[in-house]
This record gives sequence, structure tokens and C-alpha cells, in this order.
Amino acid sequence: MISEVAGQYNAQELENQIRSLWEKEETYRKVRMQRVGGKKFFFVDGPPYTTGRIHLGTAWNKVIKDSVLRYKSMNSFEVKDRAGWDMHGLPIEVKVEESFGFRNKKDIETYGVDKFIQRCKEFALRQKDDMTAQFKILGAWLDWDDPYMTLKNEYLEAAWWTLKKAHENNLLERGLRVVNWCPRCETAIADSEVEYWDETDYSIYVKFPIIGEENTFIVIWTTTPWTIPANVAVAVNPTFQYSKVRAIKDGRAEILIMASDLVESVLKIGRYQDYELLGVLSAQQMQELKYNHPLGDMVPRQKEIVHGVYAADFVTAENTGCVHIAPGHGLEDYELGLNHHLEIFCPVGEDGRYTEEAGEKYRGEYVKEADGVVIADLEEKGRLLASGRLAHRYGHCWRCKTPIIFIATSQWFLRISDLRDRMLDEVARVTWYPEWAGSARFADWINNARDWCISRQRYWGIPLPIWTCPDCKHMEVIGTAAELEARAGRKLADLHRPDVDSVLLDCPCGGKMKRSPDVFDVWFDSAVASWATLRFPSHEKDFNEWWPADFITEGHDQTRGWFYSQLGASMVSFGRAPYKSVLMHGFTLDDQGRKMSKSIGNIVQPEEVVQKFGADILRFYVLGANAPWEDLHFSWDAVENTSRMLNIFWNAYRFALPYMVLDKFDAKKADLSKYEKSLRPEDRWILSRVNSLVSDVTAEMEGYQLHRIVRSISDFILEDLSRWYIQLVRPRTWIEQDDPDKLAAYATIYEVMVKLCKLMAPFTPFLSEAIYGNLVKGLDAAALPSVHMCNWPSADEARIDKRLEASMALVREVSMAASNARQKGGRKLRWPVSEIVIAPAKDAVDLDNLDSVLRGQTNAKKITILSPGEKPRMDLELSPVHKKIGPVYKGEARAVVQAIAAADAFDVKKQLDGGEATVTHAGKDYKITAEMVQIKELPPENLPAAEFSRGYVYVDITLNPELEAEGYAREIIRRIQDMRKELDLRVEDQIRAMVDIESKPILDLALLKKEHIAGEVRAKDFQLGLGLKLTGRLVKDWDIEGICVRIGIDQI
RNA sequence: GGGCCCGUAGCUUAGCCAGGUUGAGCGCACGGCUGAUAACCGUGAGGUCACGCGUUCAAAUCGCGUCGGGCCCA
Repeated sequence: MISEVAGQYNAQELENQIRSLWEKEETYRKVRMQRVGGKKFFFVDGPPYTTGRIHLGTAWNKVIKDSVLRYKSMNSFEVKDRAGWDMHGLPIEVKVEESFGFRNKKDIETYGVDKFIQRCKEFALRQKDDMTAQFKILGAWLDWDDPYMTLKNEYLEAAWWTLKKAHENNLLERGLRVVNWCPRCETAIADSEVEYWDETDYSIYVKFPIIGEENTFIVIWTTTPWTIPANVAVAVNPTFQYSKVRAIKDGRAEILIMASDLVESVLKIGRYQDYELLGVLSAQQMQELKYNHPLGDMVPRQKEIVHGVYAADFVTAENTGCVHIAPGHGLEDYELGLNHHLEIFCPVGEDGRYTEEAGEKYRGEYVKEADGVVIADLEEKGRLLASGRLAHRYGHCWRCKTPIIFIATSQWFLRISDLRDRMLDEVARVTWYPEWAGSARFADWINNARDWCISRQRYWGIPLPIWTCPDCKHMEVIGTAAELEARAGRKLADLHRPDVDSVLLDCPCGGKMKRSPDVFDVWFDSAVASWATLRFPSHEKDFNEWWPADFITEGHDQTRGWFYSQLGASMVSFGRAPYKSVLMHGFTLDDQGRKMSKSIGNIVQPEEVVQKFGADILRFYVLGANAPWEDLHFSWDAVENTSRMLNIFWNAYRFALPYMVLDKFDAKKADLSKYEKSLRPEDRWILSRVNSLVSDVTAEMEGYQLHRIVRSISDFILEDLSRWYIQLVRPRTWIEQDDPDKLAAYATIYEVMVKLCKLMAPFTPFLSEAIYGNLVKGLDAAALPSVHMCNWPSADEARIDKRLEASMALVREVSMAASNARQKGGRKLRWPVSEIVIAPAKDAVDLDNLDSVLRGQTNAKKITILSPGEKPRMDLELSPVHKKIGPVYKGEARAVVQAIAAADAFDVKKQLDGGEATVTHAGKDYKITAEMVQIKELPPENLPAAEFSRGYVYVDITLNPELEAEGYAREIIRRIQDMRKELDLRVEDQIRAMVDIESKPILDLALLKKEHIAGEVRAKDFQLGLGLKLTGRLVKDWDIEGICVRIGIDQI
């Protein structure tokens, strides 16, 4: 049986019940099992990093994923949905280091790498469990029991296999490169791991002495004085013109060379008082110059280096137009150095301190702290032209926030830049939502793609499976654990460091190969997720059946992150994109569009929203707040609004339940087909609407227009279902017998609710499950055990009647206009009116057969529809036109004016239509012409009007005894109903009621409706009179339109 | 400095792809309804559609530029 539902929508309580139901019944497993063998839908979960806490953005992310997967499952797809966890890398290392107070790698080595790895692993696993619980609360149905974890051996193998494949494809190489380097973590970091913010640094202008020209200098500018010891060249722009000037400062002259356009500004900064142009140099001539290093006698190596000038496009017309080149400390510098076979001089070690090569004075100095020393030395040697401070964007290690430096080190690279064009082809083959995410944003990123530095000099990561022979330099990449174990002749329980470090392999040369001590860049971990999640390479069958992924969805920051890393890893191993479609979603910002951050204190935790409102409400809110690819401005008000909306849905759902229960309604025996003939137009209308909704939502889902779906559903619930259909259907539910009219209403409501609840299931899974449990499972023990096992509803085209929908829309408009007009005329809706007149302006209005609906909703006895342009009879007001009357009547003018005032306006107008009119004053007739009066049309006081889209609606509020009797009856009914409520009576309870009305005329009116009143309030015993002695459990005095009415009621 | 997205009422937003009277919700003011009721409904005030220029009979919508916000890059 269907049950009644007590009380308001309590999301938390409902969700707890559904959660335990799902757990008890293993609903998730059943749902996935049910679709096995269906068309495959391979989803890959972008693995959140195991930080321990989910935030609003990750919640939104999982809600989108879950909604899409539930939708696909309802559409008979077998979905692959392993949840994923990103568990390696510096962030966790740093956390563990912090917990022990470690400062550098030496501390870790002292503590023991094996124990350190163990701590990292425990930390990651604990965080994973915490976050799993948080995701489950949201109703996110992924495979949480068997997630893919980047720390598992099977996952490590997927990374190994991929690297081996890249090696076979000749895309792996070791090389000296300038990399972003964190001197604290002592590791290379990826471009994507660099965080930029403003930092105040030195800004210095340095003079490099030209060889063979006395007192002549080329001027460069830099913000990193510590790189000066590594300078080997100067770059100039081949299109610029350079000037040689004789500059005067404090009576001393020197000859300076710099870009012609920048002379003035540089000399100003250098506080030169005067200068004279000696000549111009072309970029070509500039390249003939040689100079001495300004600190040549302090950095021994610099004495042996020849310093020249080279052309480079990247030189801009800023500062001096001459760029300091240190190939060991800059990316462009490095490339320029390679092109011109310059020495890649890098006198800085992995700890960020100068090495032996930097010379006696600088050795051991931390470079960022050496800036001041270098400046002082330049000053002392007279090579400093100017020195100041400058705030500019500078990169930092994203974990420990240490400013990064660039140093040339030997690293492993994937030669991604070679694949740029092929990657762009692949991107064009992927379907992007929105389209520009791929064609514009991602393509732009790929166009700038550089080789991928995949090695990190750390501990907690996937070890590089690269073994090299120290003797003959032979190198091999191992692809699987089995391969390694076969070669090593022993088992390895865990493929992490340090165990794997101890494995030595035989080299063909007879020597022993050692593992390259690095671990993978953590971005490489998640990059292989699409096949690692299928347990490839050990399970090839699944890979062949599922790969590549049908769908992934992540935030727009993942353009450079996971969208890219996956593409890169897939290109080097499989030569194609690992996904077929990508939905790029936005960021969660606060209600003012600011980033959520601890310092502003505007962070909203998803669980806070769940606790205050519920998971379904959070879900429906984030899905509906805006388009998925736009940033979400979180607003508590909007969440509350969503909550209110779902509450109305809940009320709509539960409103009919008591009657259905009372009548033992059984949809199985009494479905719509039995009542086809008894359906009212409004029933057919709501059925049309719900089927239109199904078709709209299905269409929008194809383009992942999730916000439009939520909007359509909300509109349907509020406008069509709650504000309209339920209002229309209410009186029918009170009919007591087995009237087909009532049963047709039940069947309609039932059909609509069940369809709607399935339609909402992917988005509000808890609420839908609860409603389905009652309405469907409550009636049919054999029904599918969960709404999430039902098929996605299909739109019943035969029920869609667009003309009827349009007519009803018109009826609603007229009805609203009528209530507007009533308000103007001061007539409450409770009081019936005799007539409502619809006066269309242009096009004729046809209500189809919805006349009775309109009458009911407007509480009107009659609806009159005028022809276009026609108006109801207006009051007319005559005003005399003195200018015209005066000249004709002269002395009698005053009498004429009075005659006009006294005349009947309608009569005058009628006469004037035929020519002249006659008006009378003091027994004398006067003839007047049309120009002597102005006739104004006024809506009569008893006919207030309001505008609607196609004209005006007039409401005739004139009262007569019959209408008044009805009005008073409704007033009395409402009060008795109110009192029934106060006594907490059930709908079907009978009462005894006595009503004492102090006014005889009103009593007489009420008596006309005595039977009606008694019926409406279910009073078996009903007395209506004057001076009655009131008894009953509840007696109350009421004021109805200024009359005292005393009512007493009693339950029988 | 470059790429992409966004800017509509006090707030949150729809409409923009496909040009044709800017539409909602919250909040505010007033009124109504009452067996969905710790709910609900109506009316009203409130918009130079960020700004400027262009295309067009017609621009919130298309194009260019400026300003502001977000993400990414340099």
C-alpha cells in the first residue's frame, strides 16, 4: 500500500534512511549488475589528490559525474566507474616532513627512506578513507570499494609499461635542461607545479666592459643578480637599433651601449646628468662586440669564457634592450646557448647554493641571499649602473612556497614537443563541452607545449623503471613487475623505493645496471589513469573492450593538468587521445566571484551545506546554479531557494497521499488507461507537460546542459504542478464516492509523479528513491527495487499536445490578470463574481475547452470573450468645451454647461453619433454639436481591468444575493475548516457544528447555502441561526466582513 | 604581455550559439489564499543588458576596442 507521509520535507532524515537502505540492500551493486552486458560507457574518474578534505569544487565535480553516470545507467549503459585517488608526490611528502620537523632531504635519509615511504603511504590511505566517506554523503555512486589508487603495484606497473612504450617509440630521453627547481625540496618541478605571485626583487642595471674599447660598456638589466656569475653572453633584438652614448655623471664620463629607444629612460634611472650621442650600431654590428665578465676575477671559470653578443627574437624593447644570458639559469638562455654552442655554465648546486665553480667568495652561499653580495661586488668594481627594487610575478614551489630557481640539471624527458601537431589532430577528434574548451583553450595550451620533464629527485612516487650501466651506459626500461622479478631473480612485495633501488640487473657488458634514482613527476601518475583503471597491462581484455574513455569531466584548471597529462601519456604510448568526450566545468567562487580562501575566510564546506540543507539540495543547487563550464558563485540564499523548491515538490507529492490511502487507490489496477474517457482537459494538459518535460530534459542531457535541466524541472514543479495543476485538482480529491472524475485525477497525479521522480533520479537520487519506494514499491512488491534501476522515462508523444499547452498558458495569464483586477476592485477571490470579460486587442482568443478551468480558478460564474478590438460597456464622462460653446451661446453658455453636466452621457453620445444632441436645463432645450463636448471613456467602478499579453481582462464585481450567499458560505466554511485543523481532525472525521450569526440579513443569505456548508465541512449535525446557545469542544468568535459570527464544533 | 571564459535589477541569475518588446528567484513594500498550512499565491517598485565604436531596417545577442573579474600561460 502507498503510505501517507507525515510532516515537512526533512532531507537529512530522508537521506539517512535511504543511505542505510542502499547499504542494506546493496543497491549500488544491484544497479551496476543489472546493466552488465549493456552498451559500454567508460568513465574515468579524475583522481582527487588525497588531501583529506573535499571542498565545494570537488563536491560539484563528483555530483556532475554521479548525475551523468546515473543517467547513463538508466539508459541501459553498462558503466565503468572506478573511483580514483592520486596519492603520491610532494604534497604528502611535505606533510609528513612537517609532522617530523624535517628541513631537507638529509633529514629524510637519516630517518630512513623505508620508514618515510611507509609514513607517506599510511597518510595517503587514511586521507583517502576520510574523503571517501565525504563523497558518499553526497550520494556519489562510484566504485568506492575497489578504487584505483596510484600507490598500488598494479598502478605502478601501468606507469612503467607506459614509459617503456615511450622508450620503444624513441620518445624518452635524458638531457641537460634548465628546469624549474625547488631548492628546498631539491627536485625539479613541472611547469604546472609552479605558482606565481608578486615578489619584490632587486632590479639592477649592469655595465659589461667592451674589449678593445676604453671606458665602454654594454648595459644589461636583470632581477636576479645571483645569476650574474653565470653570465656568458648578451642577447640583442635583430630588428632594433642600438646607440653608443657618452654619458656624464658627477663630472665623469663613460661610454654606454643600449637600444636607441631606451637611452633616455636608462640614463634617467642611472641619474646621469647629460649625454651625447656618439653613433648608432645595428644589431649586426652589436654582434661583433666582445666583453669581459664584470666579476671575472672572482669566478675563475669566467676568465676562460669568451663573452659575445647574439641576436634573439625574445628580446623586447624594455629596460636596456640588451639581455643578460646565463644558459645555466634560464630557459631561453639555455636554448640560445645550445644554438650558439655556448658553455652551459651553472655554478649552483641542487641545494640552491653556489658550488666550487662560483669561486672562493661565493661558494656555499644560498643564491637568493647572495643577491646583495653580488650587487655590492658590482658596485665596488664600478660595474653597477643602477639598483632598485621591483615587484613582479615570480614562481614558487606549489607545495613549500619556496621561490624557485632555474638551474641546468640532467633529467628524463618525454619528447612531447615532437607530437604537437598530432596532439592537435587528436584534440579536434574529441567532443568538447563546451566546444571552445578544446578548440580554443586546450589547443592554445598544446601549441605552447614543451618537452615533459618526468623525473623528480624525491622519494614518495612511482620509481622510474630505468636501469643504466655505470660502465657502458647501456640503458633499459622495465615494463612490468614480472619482467623485473624475472630479471632480478627475486620477488618484490612493493615496487616503491627503497626496495626497488636495491635491484641490480645484469648488463650485456658484464657490469651491473642500477636504477636511475628518480621518481616520476606525480602528473605522470594520473596521466595513465585511463588504462591503469582497467588494470592494464595485466588485464588486456578489459582494455580492448573499454578503452578509450567515453567521458571525463574536470575543472578548467585541468586543461594544463589532467586533460593534458593524459593526452601526453597516451600519445607517447598509444598515439591517440585516451578520451572521446570531455566536459570542462568551472571553479567554485564565493558569492562575489572571489576565490574561496582561508585568508578571506569565505570557504564553504560541502558538508556544512549538507548538514544545513541536505545532499539532494546541494546537488540540485550546484547543478542548476549556472552552466557547468562557468564559475559557480556560491550563494546561501540560492541554496535556500533550492531547498524551498524541493520542499514544494515534496508537498506536491504528499498532498494527494491521504486521499489515495483513504480510497485504497491502487495504480496497478487503476492506471491511466482505465480513465482515458474521464480525463479532464487539465489532466491531459499536465500529462502533455510532463511528457514535454521528459523530451526537453533528454535533449538537454545530450549536451550536458545540466543547468537547463534543473531549470526545466524546477519550472515544471513550481509553475505547472504546484501552482496550477494541484490547485485545479484539489476539489476533486474531496469527492467521497468512487467517482471516475476523482480516480482519473489520482491516476494522472500518479503517472506524473512517477515519471517526474524517475526524471529527477540522476540529480536528486535520495528524494527520488524515497518517492519511488512509496509510490511504486509500496504498491507492487515485484517492482524493481530501486528507482535507479528503472529505465529513463521516454516521452509519450501521443500525450504531447502543444496546442493545449498554449491554451492553458493563456488561461493562466487571464487568470492572473483577473486576480490583479480583483485586487484593484477590492474583491477577494473567495467571493464569486458574475462575469469575467476577456477583451483581446488584435487576435481572437480561443480557450479551447478550458472554459471551466478558467471559471474555477477565477471564481467566476461566466466567461465572456469579446471579438478583437471590442470593449465592454464603459462609463462615459462628458466635459464641456467652453471654447466652442461660448461663441455660439454667449450669455446662455453657463446654462448649456449645466445642461451638459446633467445629461445622460450615453444618451448624448448616441445622439451625437447621429449628428446633434439636445440637452436640457431649467426646462429649456439646447442643441449641441460633437465639438462642444469631450467624451471620455472610463472603466466602470464595478468593472476593474488588468492587462495581459493579448489585451485586457475585466472583472464584474457587482454583487447580488446569490453571489453574496456563496461568499458568506465560503467565509464560514473556511473558519470551520480552520477549527477542524485546530482540533487536529482527520480528513474523514465527521463533526457537529453550530453557527450563530448576529445579523439577520446575513443569516438569511447563509441559510440559502446551509446544505452546501454542511457538506463541505463534513458536519452530520449542522445548525445555523441567530441567538443559538453554542456548545462544543471548540467555540470561537469570528469577524466576517464586520459581522460577528460565533462557531462551535465537536467531533462525532 | 598572450590565450580562453565571464560582466544583465541591491543580490543570484535566464536569454547570447541561430539578432526582432530583457524574463525569473531572493530581498523590499502592499494585498490575497487556507484540508500541501512552521506552507503557498498575486501585485508593485527596482535594468543606460560594464563602457565605446561598428555591422544591420533592427544589437543584451554579431564584430572591433576599452575597463573589471576568473582560469591558464609568459
